[in-house]
Amino acid sequence: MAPQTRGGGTLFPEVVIERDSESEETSSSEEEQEEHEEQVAEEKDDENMGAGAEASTSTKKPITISLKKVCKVCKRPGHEAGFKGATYIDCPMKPCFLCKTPGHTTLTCPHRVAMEFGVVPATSRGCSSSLDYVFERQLGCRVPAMKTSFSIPNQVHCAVIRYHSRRVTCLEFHPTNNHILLSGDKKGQLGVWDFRKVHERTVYGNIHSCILNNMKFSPTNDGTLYGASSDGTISCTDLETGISMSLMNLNPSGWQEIDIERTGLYLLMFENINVLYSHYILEKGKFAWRLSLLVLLFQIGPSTWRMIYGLDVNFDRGLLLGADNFGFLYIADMRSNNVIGKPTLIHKKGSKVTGLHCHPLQPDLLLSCGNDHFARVWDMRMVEAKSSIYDLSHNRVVNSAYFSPRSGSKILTTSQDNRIRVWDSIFGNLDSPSREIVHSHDFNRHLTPFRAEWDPKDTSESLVVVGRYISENYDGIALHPIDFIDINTGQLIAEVMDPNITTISPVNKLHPRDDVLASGSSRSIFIWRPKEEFESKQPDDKRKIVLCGKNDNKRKGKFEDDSDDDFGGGKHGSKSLNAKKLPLTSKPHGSKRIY
DNA sequence: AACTAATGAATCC
DNA sequence: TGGATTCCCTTAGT
Repeated sequence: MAPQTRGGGTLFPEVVIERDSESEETSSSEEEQEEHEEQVAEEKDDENMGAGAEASTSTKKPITISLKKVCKVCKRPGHEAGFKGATYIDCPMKPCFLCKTPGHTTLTCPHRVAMEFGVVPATSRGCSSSLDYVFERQLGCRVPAMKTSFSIPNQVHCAVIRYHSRRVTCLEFHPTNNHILLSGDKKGQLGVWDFRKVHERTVYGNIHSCILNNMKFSPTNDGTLYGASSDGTISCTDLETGISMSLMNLNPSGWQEIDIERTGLYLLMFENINVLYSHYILEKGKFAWRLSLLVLLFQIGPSTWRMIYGLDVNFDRGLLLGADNFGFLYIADMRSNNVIGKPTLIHKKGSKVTGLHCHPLQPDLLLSCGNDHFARVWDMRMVEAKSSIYDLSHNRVVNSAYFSPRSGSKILTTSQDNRIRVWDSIFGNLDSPSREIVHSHDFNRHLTPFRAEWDPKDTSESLVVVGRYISENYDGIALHPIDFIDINTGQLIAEVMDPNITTISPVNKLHPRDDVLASGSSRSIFIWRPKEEFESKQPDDKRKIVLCGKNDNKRKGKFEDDSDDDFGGGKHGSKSLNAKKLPLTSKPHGSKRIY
């Protein structure tokens, strides 16, 4: 049959359809058929299948439509990245997702076997090769504790599933009341929870209008909590009443209002937007005006709005410190609540300061970290731009930097290059880290940034807790453990997980006095205790897991205190939701990857 | 079951 | 320097 073509049959570019010929799942007969088809070039008008020979003589460049299965990461055929069951198979074309060096994948990464600094082979684990160890781990499902000297909270004691309506961003234990946990979320809401009374849940929704980045208790008043938010304010909240005042506001013209200094610019842009949307305006009227305004707020606004991330209190000097997303440090006097002096540029201009920490013993020392890949040590007596005492260099953004809790002689940093670093000012110097521990805590825009934190109870200042990003296949379930690491050896002391928690837990806080771990995973909060303690003290008490939210009250969509966007302000006071008791084993938190 | 949205940093030019 | 583009193991929704 002669090919039916347009324009004489020679001008139109041919279309090559590539099909998958290497699928290992398909049977051999299917494979042959597909391979046969692969050879066939079709014309765009394709009424026929036999034009291959003729079309291949065309001088036009062929348009190739590939139906081959390709890797979703590198878009190349022959392999596929993604979950196979509960095990994630990496794209071999990319550097290792764990240690970021090319040539291998996470499955065979030496750091997956031994987290110690340098590539220490896994001989200490009784395996001859890393593959052996991975194999052992897949079968054995648990890594035995390396030491028994630490009491690790490894069993879920109680929890509220969907405590928050957005993901948890920070946690803080009450300084004197052992059973009160404070939690902040991406919406700016503040949770106050006595985890002895699992069913009672208090959430303050009117303090901040978006992300609560950090919390800090007043050193002089246990009932007062400071909060730093991306709405550009530092709040001071009375926990009993929920009444809050703003100590610092970097967006005095309002979170959702136009900056007066830039009114001209905005008006100009507003004009343009009006032109763009004039068609809409004519047709849809009011709706389009709202749309224009939304464009203004979300595209223009956030580039000028200031957000506060870092927060700490300098007790000796009576100062409250905050730092914003443009690299500036702000200082307020806690007695007068007045901002002192001018903002100081402490990180690269325009880059976010992700954290602040005051030295536990020396009031003159301040530690900061930021998106400019540095953690910096400052002398509070003389803080001005480029006057840092030490600059701790990292390869990527530094999520957090903390002085060790007792002596303050060590600094623990978490960087997005998948490394936890320890900088020792006594046994080393701050020019280079005394230890680097490869650990999976990558950046993911949908996750709260991971922050490795010291155990405040550990007098040796060696135990650190941090959530893990990559999953491990535990009995057919992909779980993301919470890791306990001994920073002196670099060894994994314990990995804590529960088959019912399939979501990642980036936010973790160890109790200042008790063997208790609080973790925030997605919108839920979990309280962990050591298994032995749990069994001896409360043999009859079942684990209390409470479910909140949509499924509970048959609500459609979101919480009743939800607004449609994350930037909208809550206008509600405290609330205590009725919650349903849920046996832990009935339903996992997070629903995927159970095979 | 198969989609989608939310949304932060790096990279490129 | 800034805008467009991309991105890898998300999660909870429709």
